[in-house]
Amino acid sequence: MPAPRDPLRVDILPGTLDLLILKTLSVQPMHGYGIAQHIGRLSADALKVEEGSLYPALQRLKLKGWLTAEWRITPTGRRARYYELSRGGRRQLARELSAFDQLVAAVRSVVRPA
Amino acid sequence: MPAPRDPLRVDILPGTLDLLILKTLSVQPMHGYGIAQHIGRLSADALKVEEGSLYPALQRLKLKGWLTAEWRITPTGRRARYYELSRGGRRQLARELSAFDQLVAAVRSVVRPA
DNA sequence: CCATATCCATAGTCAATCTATGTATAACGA
DNA sequence: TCGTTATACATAGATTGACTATGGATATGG
Repeated sequence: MPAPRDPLRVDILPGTLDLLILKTLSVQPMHGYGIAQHIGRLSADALKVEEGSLYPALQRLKLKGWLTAEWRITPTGRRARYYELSRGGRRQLARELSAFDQLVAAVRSVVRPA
Repeated sequence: MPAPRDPLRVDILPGTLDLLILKTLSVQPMHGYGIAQHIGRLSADALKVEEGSLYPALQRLKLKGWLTAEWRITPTGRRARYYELSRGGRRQLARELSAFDQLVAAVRSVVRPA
């Protein structure tokens, strides 16, 4: 049987995946695999984006009009789906970033009161 | 029909409810309603703990052995269920607090890179 | 007497994330 | 040449967490 899962061992902070993706794409258009790599690298592997979370999230964001997608060829000659932040996506990124900061500040005010 | 829910308008940062409860009970034993008030007050009403989230969470935490419960009478003469942090709950609080800080730092390293 | 605040709790729903699985190709080492 | 690893996309299914909605009960203040 599989070992029981440590309830603390989460891959990402729930509710922040969209923010992480939008921010990553604000650097430059990227394909899914590259987005996951970028997030892992910048966070020193503290954050691991699972494929089963990533691709559905990309669909969601695309449906909301926050990013566009097109098939391209990578520098290494592979076919990959490149995602690009839309104008609305940029606004959404700003909103989510600000909301995240406020929520973190709120949690801190409870768990680390002055 | 009900207005569509703004995806940003969350009541709490998902995944932090247990932490908020454990921290609140580390101050002193408290009943459910008091816990919700405490979290709301300390966060200047930025965090709102819904009853439908709170009471199931208290059951969960009790099941894990992180807190104990007993019926008592409040100072105003009401009957209420008081929750008290156990020794294991105190350890769990420390773990969750540290995990939360690490996750927030990781997210920040992506969304606000140096 | 009626509204509001205090208190508990559950049922049902929804959304987000995870696990597991499938496909396919390229590169590399044994 | 063959197996493994890395690159790349995607979905199905399960699980979990948090929400809405609802129910009850008692106290207080207008």
